[in-house]
Amino acid sequence: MSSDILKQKRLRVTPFREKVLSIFLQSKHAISVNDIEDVLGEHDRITLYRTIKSFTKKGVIHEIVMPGDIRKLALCEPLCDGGVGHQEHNHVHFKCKRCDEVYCIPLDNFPAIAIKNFVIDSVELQASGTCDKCDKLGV
Amino acid sequence: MSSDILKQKRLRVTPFREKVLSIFLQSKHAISVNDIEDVLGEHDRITLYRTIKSFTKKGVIHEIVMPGDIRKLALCEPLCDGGVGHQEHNHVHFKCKRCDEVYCIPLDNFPAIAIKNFVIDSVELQASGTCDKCDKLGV
DNA sequence: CTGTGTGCAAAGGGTTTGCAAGTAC
DNA sequence: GTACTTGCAAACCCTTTGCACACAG
Repeated sequence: MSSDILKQKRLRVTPFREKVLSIFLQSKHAISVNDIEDVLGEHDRITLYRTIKSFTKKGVIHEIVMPGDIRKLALCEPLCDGGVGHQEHNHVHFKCKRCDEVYCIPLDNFPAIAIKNFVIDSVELQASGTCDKCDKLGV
Repeated sequence: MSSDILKQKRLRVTPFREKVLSIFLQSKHAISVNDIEDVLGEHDRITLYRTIKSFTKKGVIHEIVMPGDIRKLALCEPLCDGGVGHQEHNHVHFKCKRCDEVYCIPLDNFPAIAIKNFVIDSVELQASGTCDKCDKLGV
């Protein structure tokens, strides 16, 4: 239930926020601002930007950036407490080169990295290749 | 020598390009468009954007994007042949949380990743933490 | 000489800010 | 009732496009 999530993250429950959150809940992959706008139909863009910012700050969603001007948004894990760079939840951001979709994929054996002279707090993995769907289609 | 690099990458050698390239050669870490502009002093921004685009296309430099509107540029390996997402050279992009600098760090034991139902072509690693300099300063 | 790079002016597009009215709690 | 959210207008800033001139090869 979208209103429960908002309450849990200490965000006021409004019709607009519930609508935006439900779009995230229904999506199997990361989505762009444009994707959201398409689903919303008639709406105020400024409010949408502010909603996204609130969601990001409170850890409802996280931002995914990839080379090639790719900027997507995806739900966080329920326990996430927000903040920039907080999406280091031991999951991989996978971008399919064929359909251009971005998926958040949990990874059990998250690799441990060590670099000389650098103290590492968190690691993020970005992969690209072909997703199941496109691979089967043989596009 | 910057003109040699340009020739090798099949780019025409012009004073502006040599100047921009020398800025990259002198930097120990990834730099932003703004960083370049500060060093350049009086210049035409449009030409700079086009120069960056040419450099990126020909594999002289690569783009690094990270959450939080971080967009930096850094030199490629000499053998790089360019293209979007071509920066997967088994190196890590490390961002220091204190000084906000981004470093490209080669990694010998680049972790191998496998995901069920996804064919992985390339993997990019982004890490954040504290760099040597900031750690020693104890900031 | 020919194709590429440069510099200026102008436009484009996504995102942010300010403020008044509306709404959640 | 109070603080937060919304919606509109306008501004902002980075980046791109078009075109004429200059220059590298």
